[in-house]
Amino acid sequence: MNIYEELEGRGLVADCTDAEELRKRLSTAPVTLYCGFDPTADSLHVGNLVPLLALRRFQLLGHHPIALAGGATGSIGDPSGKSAERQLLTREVLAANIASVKEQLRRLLDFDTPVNPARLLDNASWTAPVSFLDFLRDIGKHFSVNMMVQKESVRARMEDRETGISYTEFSYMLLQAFDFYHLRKEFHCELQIGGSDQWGNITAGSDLCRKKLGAQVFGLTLPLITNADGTKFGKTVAGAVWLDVKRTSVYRFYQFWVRTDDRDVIRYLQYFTFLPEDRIAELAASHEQNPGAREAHKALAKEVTDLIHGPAATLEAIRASDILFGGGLEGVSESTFGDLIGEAPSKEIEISLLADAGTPFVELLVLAGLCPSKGQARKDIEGGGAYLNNVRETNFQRGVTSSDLLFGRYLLLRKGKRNYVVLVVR
RNA sequence: GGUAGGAUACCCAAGUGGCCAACGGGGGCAGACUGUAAAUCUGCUGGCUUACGCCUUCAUUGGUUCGAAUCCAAUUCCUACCA
Repeated sequence: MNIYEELEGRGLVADCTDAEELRKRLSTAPVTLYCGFDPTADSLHVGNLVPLLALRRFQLLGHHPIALAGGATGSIGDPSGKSAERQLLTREVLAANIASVKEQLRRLLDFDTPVNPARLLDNASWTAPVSFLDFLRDIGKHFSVNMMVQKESVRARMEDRETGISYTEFSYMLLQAFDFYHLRKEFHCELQIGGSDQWGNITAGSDLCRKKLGAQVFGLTLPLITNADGTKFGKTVAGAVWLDVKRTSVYRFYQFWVRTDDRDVIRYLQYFTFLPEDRIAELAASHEQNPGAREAHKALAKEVTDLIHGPAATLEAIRASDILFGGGLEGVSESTFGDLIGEAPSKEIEISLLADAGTPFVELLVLAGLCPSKGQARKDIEGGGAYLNNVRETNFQRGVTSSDLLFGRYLLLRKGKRNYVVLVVR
């Protein structure tokens, strides 16, 4: 299958500099393409997933992907889609971020296949050596400020007189254009992909390639993922959903996908998984028929978690989810329950807390971090929203003692429908 | 630089001497209904208190007053119009 049709079929084409030509080009021979990721944090998050997976889709169909870690661009700050000037990252932070982001990129692309191995580059390697004067003379000369000012990313900030845009961020576009030019020249890279907010930067690059090299290159943008309820994709109250387990545990990651809005789930299967079209159609049908079973959600969660964290970790997350959401705790063996530890949120407590009259239930909820304050915990309990070992407990003074322990070691606290914490006695 | 107006809880926003921990909306949390979804309805949404209350809070600092988010002064920041 042609990669373009593949992307289009999944609804992954937002815009293209020349769809007809690109389609033709892609069907003749493999191309080299790139996508940049700026190391603004020490981990990528689910919002980066669409372009990242797109690179992989290209690779699977025989093309040559380049993942670009933006050591140079990341040090400047992309104004696209940002309503305010951003704090510059220090060199140390940036270096650390690049190192860990590289690791994450490495896991999703195949760098070892002999035919079309992926490459990982850092644009600092070719940007840093260029002097400011040379850059202005060689690159800057090809850009008209008049044009730059009209790009959406810049214009939005110029119109907002309060925040404005610094010269630094204004120049971002040139750096990214320089990347494309460099990659075309050195690696014969003919295509840049990116989120739809990258459109301006991408076209700046393709223009530069044409002007300086007389080369035709392509730009392709992927859609901005939107939630059906109008909220931002990939954000929870707790913040972004990260690919790094240290920031978002596998369990939470898995849960994030399981809780996808029904209206979004089929689209997300197309966006975020490699499941073939007919399999997705199957899932759509079964979802239609019996949405309560949430087959599509589970498939989505499993696929994406597999991809990011590997099958072993995924299985554990699924097992933990099954224990917590599968019905009562009856019949759950000690070893099965023990699987929850470290998977579902858990916390150690001192056994002395449970001696004698024990510790009031309210305090345990606060201790576990399920409630922000005792007052709130009390309201939650009185409102019937708190559970001890999956049994609703409405007496907030209720002392929790060692006789409540499951298997002599655990307490399962729950607030609401889906917030669990396992307490483990030391 | 001049003039006018503004700063209230997570966000928006009412309140212009006591009835204000502060209307309303959004968001969030919880409950009912369900399916770990959506929609709808209900409750909660500063902290402490086994609820009688107590403490902290309306940009900052001082003042007037029995009593201030509300009045006065200074300060900081913002907005609009004029230069």
